[in-house]
Amino acid sequence: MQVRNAALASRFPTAAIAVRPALATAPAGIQMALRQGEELFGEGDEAEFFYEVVSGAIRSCKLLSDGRRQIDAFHLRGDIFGIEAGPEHRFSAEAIGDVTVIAYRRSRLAALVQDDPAFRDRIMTATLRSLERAYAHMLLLGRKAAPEKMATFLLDMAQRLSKDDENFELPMTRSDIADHLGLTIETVSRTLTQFVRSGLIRLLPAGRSIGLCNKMALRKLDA
Amino acid sequence: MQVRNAALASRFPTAAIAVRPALATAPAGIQMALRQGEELFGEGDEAEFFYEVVSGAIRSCKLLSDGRRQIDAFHLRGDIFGIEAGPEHRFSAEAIGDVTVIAYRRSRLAALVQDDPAFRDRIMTATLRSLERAYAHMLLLGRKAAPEKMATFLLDMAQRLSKDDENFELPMTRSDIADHLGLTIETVSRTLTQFVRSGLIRLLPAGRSIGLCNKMALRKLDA
DNA sequence: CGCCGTTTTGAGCCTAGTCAATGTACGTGG
DNA sequence: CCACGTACATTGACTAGGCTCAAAACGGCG
Repeated sequence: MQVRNAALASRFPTAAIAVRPALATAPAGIQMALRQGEELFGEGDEAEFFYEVVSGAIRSCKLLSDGRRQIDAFHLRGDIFGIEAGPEHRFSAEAIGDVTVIAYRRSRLAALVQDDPAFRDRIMTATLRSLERAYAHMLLLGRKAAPEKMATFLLDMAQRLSKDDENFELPMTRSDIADHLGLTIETVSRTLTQFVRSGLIRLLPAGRSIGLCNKMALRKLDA
Repeated sequence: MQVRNAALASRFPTAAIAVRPALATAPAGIQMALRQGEELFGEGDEAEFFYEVVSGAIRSCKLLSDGRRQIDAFHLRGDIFGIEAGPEHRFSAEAIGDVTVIAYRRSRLAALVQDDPAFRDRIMTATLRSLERAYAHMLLLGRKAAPEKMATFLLDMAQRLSKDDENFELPMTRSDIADHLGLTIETVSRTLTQFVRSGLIRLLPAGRSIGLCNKMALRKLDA
């Protein structure tokens, strides 16, 4: 933890640029660039900052003692994450590919929320949306079969990271997808292959670029 | 939905009592009594109120089109639930056994949050705790095996509804537990029987009254 | 060109689900 | 008071979806 915080601290002087964030009314934060796989914070770290994604994707995850991993959420452009009720982060956050985020000091949260109604609204809405997403994802994890999980995931990703709602480039590996959906990479791969064979999706060689051919059928699977 | 809201509306004149809630600083809400199984609101209903549990237990759940159910959370005394970012409730809430709740008008939320810092804190903390709980539960749903799920559940329940952290009375049925843990009632029952045989728990006839005999072993299972 | 990480595919197994029957507690009414 | 019905819980036998282990194929990059 010390090592990680030291790394974080040392990154600030060099990479830090005070910025106006996307939302004009929100207060200034510090923009930072992260490389592929870099850890923003770990489970148990002091929750000194919370973050907004500017570009790229962040995964927030939890681990069991034997290494099993659950990715609770993927955070994309505009998403806010890392706000905590207690003093510590309760999950870790890592960059998927290269990422830019804005870091806000947690110590300023209370004051900001007090003084800036627009910022307060944004924080509150972001938190409630996260909870909404979490509840929907619990339904997926607890009650959906593998093909249903994949269909839900693909439709969600299409909506979140595609312009036309049909063609997009996944930022994450099969392993990330598996740990998000409560499956193994083999099942993820097999299910995608099935979808291609049934004409539901196209899969460009490389495996990351996906096109939805039959959204109706995917929605039906989604249940 | 109309029927439900009508029932709600008609309940108010008779059962409504303006109250000071548990937390002195929070503004008054309307106390209501619910019977076993009664629905407080359904998925898609207008989010006119949010709630605080005074006594008893509430389950919040989501359904798939074919009836599969996921119980996202059990809300116990002191818990706040039903706040939404959008105009509609995104899950339904039902009474487990007889329940008393306080209903707060959603339309007053913004003003309350604006004017009452203590109330704002309470709402924010409650929401963040729900999110924390949700993330922990996703790890359970996505990555834990049946005995691990049961162990986690029992330890959590002991902490939340027992005085001595060891003996407690479950308010919910096996079916509720199964739909919360992503299992079937048969697996829940079998796992509990296994725990009894291994001396981890005691199970009073009736099946609802549980005593933890070996919390160490349960924690180890919890992973 | 050859290495490495990622993805795909295959074969066999195991955990939890399904289907079915029995057991138990409780409330109602004869 | 007991017979009955209902809802909930337990137990058993069998099945299947997804996991494990293993190997091959692919793509990007030095």
